[in-house]
Amino acid sequence: MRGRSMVDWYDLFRPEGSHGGTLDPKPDILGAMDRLERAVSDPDRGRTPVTQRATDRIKAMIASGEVGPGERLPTERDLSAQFGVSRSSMREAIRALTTLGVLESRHGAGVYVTALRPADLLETFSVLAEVSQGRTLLEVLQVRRMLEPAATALAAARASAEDLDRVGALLDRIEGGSDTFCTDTVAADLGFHQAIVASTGNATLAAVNDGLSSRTFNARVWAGHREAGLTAKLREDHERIHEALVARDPDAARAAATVHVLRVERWLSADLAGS
Amino acid sequence: MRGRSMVDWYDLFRPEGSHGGTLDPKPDILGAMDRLERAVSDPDRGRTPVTQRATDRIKAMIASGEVGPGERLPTERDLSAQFGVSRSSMREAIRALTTLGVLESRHGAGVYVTALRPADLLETFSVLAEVSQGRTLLEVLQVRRMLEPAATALAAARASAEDLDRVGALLDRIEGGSDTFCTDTVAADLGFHQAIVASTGNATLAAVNDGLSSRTFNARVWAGHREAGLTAKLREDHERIHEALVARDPDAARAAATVHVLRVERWLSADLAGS
DNA sequence: AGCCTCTATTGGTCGGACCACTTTTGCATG
DNA sequence: CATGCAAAAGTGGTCCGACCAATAGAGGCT
Repeated sequence: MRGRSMVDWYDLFRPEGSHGGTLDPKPDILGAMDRLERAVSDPDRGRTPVTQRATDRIKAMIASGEVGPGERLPTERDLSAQFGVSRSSMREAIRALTTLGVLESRHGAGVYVTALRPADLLETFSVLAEVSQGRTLLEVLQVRRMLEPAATALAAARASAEDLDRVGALLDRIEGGSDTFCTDTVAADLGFHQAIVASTGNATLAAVNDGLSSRTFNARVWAGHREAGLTAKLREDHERIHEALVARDPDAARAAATVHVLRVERWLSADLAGS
Repeated sequence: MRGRSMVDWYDLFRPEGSHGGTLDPKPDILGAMDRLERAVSDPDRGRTPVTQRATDRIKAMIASGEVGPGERLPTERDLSAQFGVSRSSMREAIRALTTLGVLESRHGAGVYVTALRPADLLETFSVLAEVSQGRTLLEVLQVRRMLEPAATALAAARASAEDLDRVGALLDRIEGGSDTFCTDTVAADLGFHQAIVASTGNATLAAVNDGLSSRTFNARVWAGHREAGLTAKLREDHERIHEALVARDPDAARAAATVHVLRVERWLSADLAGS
């Protein structure tokens, strides 16, 4: 828990920390005021980087509803003038919020607020699963062992007919016993699990689970099992999960998902120990 | 799943997509080569924004082990020269990676790679819980209902004596039946659950769970229960959880945690329906 | 040796210029 | 009048060069 995080949204809901409240005068003179305040000796003001102040201002604009999801922000040039910062700093602020999935800038068109859906905000999440190695990868799998069974059980209860069709179609794309390496299998495998979790109707759950899944890791799993001639086992797992879903049997679904994640976890454990 | 995400770490492990592989010649002439390539008509090259190319280069440096966790990168000026981009673009690239928790720049000292621990990478995660409202907040709680019971059960089995002491100390700081509003209670409540999850020894789990918790939301929960005179119920929940932990009883811990999360979830449901 | 100042290094900010893409305008055409 | 295309205005993307501010290290002082 480092201090002063870039994502300190708490501030949005607190009444302007320390320095006397400049409660939104006319937008026109905001820039001038900021410049003025910078001129006079204000140690507290100069403390926080200009760029961060800019991000905070934008976040405040969103939190206050001044700009809603999907709406367009003022021009970079306008914003920088309004906030009394240079366009470079303004751009860095926008870049930060873009990276967080809060903003989205379209070349020549303008800067827009995203839909602010869980999937938007959690896109950065996937970094973890991607860079993780060894021990951390095991930890990630352990978290998935907690989530996937519960999610699969929920899906068994909630999935619509179309959801099940989609899952079934992806299951067919996952190879059975063939020994030719196929990128499509990895994608289908990933899509299979994502489709299941998505059919719970909980977008947040889906986004979190997606973040914990990684293409490269899945590829490793398939490669490892292929080498050991165990790809059939993986297919059995998937079929068992699918059957439970079609039967709308939450308990069976939970069990099948647990078995699957555990298999992968055990394999990774052994694989890490071996190398 | 938007195209071309800023966090497309997959590329790190693929053999340089399209344009003929420039497999790391002398670092000295890299900049010159980039400038040259930009000069000639290369439509494919100009497609991807310069800034993104810069972030990719840095990520590649980390993935290849050229710079490890905690180590210092070359100066912004050196990097920009080396990559053949302006310092402004270089700074935006660094800003993006800083936001993701991959880099950390210290004024006057240099830019460093973080420890790349789960907590570093998931700091951005908290945005979700903070901006979420209504339906999404319920979804977040639903995910916590899957994680916390499992985590608490795991903690009952794994927590060290020091862990339990810490949890107990935080429990004492959570108020009982007093009706005076106390910020400390919210902080202690948050810390209580975080300490439990942390004592599972799974840093990834802890980081994910932390990301799903929000100070402002917890404050709302306490305020709501105080209004209804139900703060004693919350305290009972916490005591029950603590007892299960000291008794090292995973099943009891799981049940107690489930009861607690469910209580909060039901309250939120009612609260949302009322407003 | 220990402390302090002073300086070189390095990130932070600024302003302005130009390029690339998008949208809108408005004219010419059918 | 409707349509289509070309010019122009608007906007993000990139670059440059300068200066400010914080840090770290060199060197001198006590």
